[in-house]
Amino acid sequence: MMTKKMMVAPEETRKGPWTEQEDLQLMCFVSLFGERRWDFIAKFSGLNRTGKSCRLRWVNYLHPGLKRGRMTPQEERLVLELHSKWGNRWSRIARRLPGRTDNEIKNYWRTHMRKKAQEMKRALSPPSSSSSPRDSTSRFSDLPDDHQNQVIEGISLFDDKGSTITNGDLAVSTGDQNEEEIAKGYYSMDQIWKEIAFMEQNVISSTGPVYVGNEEHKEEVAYSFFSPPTSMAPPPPSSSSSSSGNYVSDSLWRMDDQEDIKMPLPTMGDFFVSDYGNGIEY
DNA sequence: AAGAACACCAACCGCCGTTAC
DNA sequence: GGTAACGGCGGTTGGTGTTCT
Repeated sequence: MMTKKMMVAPEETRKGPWTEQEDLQLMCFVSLFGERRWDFIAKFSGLNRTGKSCRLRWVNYLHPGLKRGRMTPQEERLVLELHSKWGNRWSRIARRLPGRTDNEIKNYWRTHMRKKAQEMKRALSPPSSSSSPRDSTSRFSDLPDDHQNQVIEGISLFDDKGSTITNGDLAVSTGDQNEEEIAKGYYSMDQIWKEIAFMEQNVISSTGPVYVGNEEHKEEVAYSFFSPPTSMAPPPPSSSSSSSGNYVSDSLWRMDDQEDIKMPLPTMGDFFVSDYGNGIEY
């Protein structure tokens, strides 16, 4: 039997970068038919693209509500907070950052956490060791990617596969394997967290508390990356896009579940004042 | 000036959940 | 209830621009 997973796209289906013409065509058809029925749009528009490809292009690039440019410090902080809470639930995190896509946040996370991990490696690595022919940097970079994710990017309290380290099992997550790593000279996540907390406390004049090794520390440590949140009040009741000319689709940044609603977070009004100011929907 | 390394980001892939039939 | 189609999500890759050596 032919299952959907065995099915392949027709050979003539276009791949790769989108042309301006294709963008225009897609925008036109989305405006006509809405952000649904992507397969239909793909076929009907004459674009030799899959529905998935069309959707992705729209969501990640063409959507009028998208923000461009670097993440603001507030956004960075929010990403950090939310990632510490939800792990690699990028789309969910993205809903908390109007104008940002899951792809963008994912990319940001990978890039910046890697950078952070590298900075940390440098900070943590002893000046030089005569006992070892290689420095700590090469130790890390010699690890396979997956392994690096666990050892380095685990600073998020999640491995890069998205496994959440839940209540009290930080030590379990770092587990046997990490003991082995430590024995080999790798750093445990616990150590990494301690070092990050220490560095952040020294480098950034943070007043946030830093705890390591229990459930509380997940968020507390997250705050310690940057200055602590100044406001944890619920969003202002009037933060609506209705008065704005900006078009922000409900489907992209709506709240998706009760947990979202319950979660206390800094007001988004704090974040998007200038370039996205009025286009916020909750 | 040239090559290497790094950073960024768009796009694809595979899996999974939901929906329609 | 079973199956196929579709849409969404997270992981990964590859191209390109920028910075470093």
